[in-house]
Amino acid sequence: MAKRGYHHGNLRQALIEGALKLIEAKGPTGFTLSEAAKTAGVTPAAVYRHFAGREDLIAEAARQGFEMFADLMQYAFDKGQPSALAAFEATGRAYLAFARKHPGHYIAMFESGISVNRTPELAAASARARGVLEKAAANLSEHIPESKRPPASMFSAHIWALSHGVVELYARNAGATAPFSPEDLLETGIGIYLRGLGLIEPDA
Amino acid sequence: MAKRGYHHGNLRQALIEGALKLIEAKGPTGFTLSEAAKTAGVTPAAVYRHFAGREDLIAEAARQGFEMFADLMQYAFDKGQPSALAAFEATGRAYLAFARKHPGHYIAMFESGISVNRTPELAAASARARGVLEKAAANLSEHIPESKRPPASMFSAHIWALSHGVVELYARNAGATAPFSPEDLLETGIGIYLRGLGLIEPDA
DNA sequence: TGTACATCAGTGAACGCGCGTTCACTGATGTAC
DNA sequence: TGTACATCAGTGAACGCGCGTTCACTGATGTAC
Repeated sequence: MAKRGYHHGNLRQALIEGALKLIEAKGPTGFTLSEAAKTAGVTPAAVYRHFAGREDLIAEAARQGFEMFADLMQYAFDKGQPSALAAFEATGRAYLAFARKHPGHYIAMFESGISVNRTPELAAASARARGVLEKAAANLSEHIPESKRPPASMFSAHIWALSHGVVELYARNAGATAPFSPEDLLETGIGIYLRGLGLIEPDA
Repeated sequence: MAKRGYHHGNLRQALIEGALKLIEAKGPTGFTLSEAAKTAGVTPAAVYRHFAGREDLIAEAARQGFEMFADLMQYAFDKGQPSALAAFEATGRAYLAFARKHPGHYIAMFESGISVNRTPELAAASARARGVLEKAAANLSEHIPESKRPPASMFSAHIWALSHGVVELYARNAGATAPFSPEDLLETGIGIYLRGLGLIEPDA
């Protein structure tokens, strides 16, 4: 058993987890503070002992999401070392895996309408995640002749955009109309992109 | 002056346009039927003369969005002919232009949580848009040796995902943290991708 | 160990609000003669 | 052209609902002596 606080014990985290479940189940709109409180077996008013209000609760859920996200991608990146290419591809796969495994966090982070600058903590977590991706891109781009090397931040923005687009269009509402799995789509897309940068053999 | 109906005249369309403005201004969550009615200078109850309810109003806005979207992309595609490459690139640019020019429609189409299968009309409009993109991809892929040619639907899914990702991450909240314009980001991304397919000279 | 006290997490009732939706109605518009 | 009638788009009042938030409180937990 985890350590308990005075009464409920870890109500703060229980509220966040309840909120995540609700967001996951009903979308960013479906989340209400009252229902999250109910999920945690507590009166709506109790929420105000731990959060300034509804938005703050979502912001904290998003922050935790960004922390996990950055950790996961950092880990994937490290694991792919010393090959810059392998490290980069692993990071891309980690992206999709995260969106699949933690849909509530993903929605809170990217679809809830929360500004990343709402709190300093959220901004920092988001910046860290961005940093990991950019570092992976910067590493990889050293293999490209300097004259035709795109800026690492552009490079990572391309991959981030492609990944996010695949998640939003093809990984929601399982298998709506796509004949390919999101994983295949992302992997082939990244492969073609990297080939375009001359990082993979043209006829590999 | 446009033709007027009995009382208000074109209340139906006025409601849709009011809804679009609200969605544009306050996000998909910020839209309420009552406020849309107010915008059109009408009682909330009047809405029910024209729509089954709130969701139906959004669905119709999304449908009109898909129609415009498909038209625009079809037009861009035709204009780029007979060069398959030019046609394809124009279609990509049209995507971003649409998202920029009609944010309300874009949000209703992709971010409102409305299922594309909510009404047959909406599903048809969405399918038509998808068809235009796939046709462009199919045309272009004839220039790739058959053995290494990816399926056209995968091809167009990559480009759609990249475009959507750029819109969602970098074209909202004008210039949050990106050092590049969404247009540049999308254009360079598509360029690198097409190079990866061997459709552009490696050192062009 | 036992008692008195302080802390503070969670309660429960209440609030004002705007929502989506319903209903019987009204009165401007269009039509038949 | 003028009158009587039918249509039906929009009204206005009402509804039940769940929301986020506030407040004085209570009572379990932890602490000092």
